[in-house]
Amino acid sequence: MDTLVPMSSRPSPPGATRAPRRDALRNDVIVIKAARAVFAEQGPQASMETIAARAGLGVGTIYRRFTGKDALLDAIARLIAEEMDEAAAAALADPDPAAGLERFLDFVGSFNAEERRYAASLADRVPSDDEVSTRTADRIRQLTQKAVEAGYLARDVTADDIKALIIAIRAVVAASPDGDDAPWRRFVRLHLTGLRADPERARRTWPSPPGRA
Amino acid sequence: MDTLVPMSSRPSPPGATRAPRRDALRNDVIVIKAARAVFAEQGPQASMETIAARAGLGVGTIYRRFTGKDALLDAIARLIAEEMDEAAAAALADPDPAAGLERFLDFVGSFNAEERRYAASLADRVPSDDEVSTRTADRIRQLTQKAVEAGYLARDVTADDIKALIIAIRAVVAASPDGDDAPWRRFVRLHLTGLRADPERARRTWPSPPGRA
DNA sequence: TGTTAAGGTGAATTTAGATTCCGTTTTGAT
DNA sequence: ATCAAAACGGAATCTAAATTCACCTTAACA
Repeated sequence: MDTLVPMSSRPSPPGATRAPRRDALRNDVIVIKAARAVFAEQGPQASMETIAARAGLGVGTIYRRFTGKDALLDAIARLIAEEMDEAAAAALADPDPAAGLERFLDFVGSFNAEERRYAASLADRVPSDDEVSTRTADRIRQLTQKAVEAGYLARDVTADDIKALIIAIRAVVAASPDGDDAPWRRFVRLHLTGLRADPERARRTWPSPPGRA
Repeated sequence: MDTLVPMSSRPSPPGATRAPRRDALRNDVIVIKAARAVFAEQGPQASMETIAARAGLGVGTIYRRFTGKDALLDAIARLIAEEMDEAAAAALADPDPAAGLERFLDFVGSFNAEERRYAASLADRVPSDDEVSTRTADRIRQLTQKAVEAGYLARDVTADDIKALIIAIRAVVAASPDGDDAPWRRFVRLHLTGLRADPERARRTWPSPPGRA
């Protein structure tokens, strides 16, 4: 039997490995992008069908790549954690600790503005003892420390205070009307005043705008 | 025909109205209490079966009284809005605006500690133009104004700032480990420092505790 | 260009819950 | 004590999504 099989149809050798298909790789990204978009506008309860439709793919395709909806959310959470970490790194690289910290908090606000509808459902998806989480936590710690040493933040302010602020920003963003960033910006400014080593000066340096909703 | 029917079985008169059954009234309360307890420990996705079991009733009973799960959540939301309003009223009654405000924020924190698992899902269930909402909003406005006039809060602080703080407290509470109130208390203290008319004094008056997680 | 397996599809199947429904139990009133 | 209305109970039903899978396409490789 074997000898009759033409050369060209000979099965590939046992350990042979074929390069992953171009489209498969592409879809990996397409799915996540579509999922983020859909979750952003419908919240985490958006259906897989909807996501598939948005991606221009069949539901089955999503399931080939991700165990299920849960895994999909996990993947997005990790991606976001990564972006967050990069922002922290960038902030840390700023020679001026005060500017770095402010820049970072600014990122947190703008960033969450996009994911506001489902940001909450992403919490806890990346375990706090995960590599990225640890890394980011450490960056925040350094960022805080530098800001304290530079005399920008009060002596007793710790990384936990900044973490709490990040959580708070997220909530304030989520509660504000869609494109309006004034509320959370003011919130950050006021809170930061409370964290400053020289709150009085903070108030003078950064007077509040008059009219707000 | 009619004359043969015994006196005792004569149907009650047309417009007759019977006193509502004792148990029905009682269950009304039992259901909500059970629902709050279950939602508190499992979050808003807890099943109706679970709630019914906790209440010691059949699911059908819940449906007799509430249109559905949604209506149940709405009822709880309204109840909570009411409690919140009472707290605001009490705070407003305090002769010392500063103490009143602090007392109110304290209530917000402690209160949300219980509902932390599903507090988020309650948002928007009571429309902001609803009677209670309006009333509470007005109380917060007065509370803020008094605190400003008393020289406790900075001139430009408005009711919106306090509302944002309330939202933030909710989030910080939700993110903290279960029975630990230190994180949100410190958060409130720090934010309040930023809102104070005399932040420097706030810092001196209210020194931060050393060791925290 | 042919062969093959990776990858894609989406209808069909499961599943978890919400909601309904009707026989049974209580309660208020005579 | 008796009756009918009002409530209850909880199995049966419905529903919306998630997930699977048998079959079809397409890209990689010779």
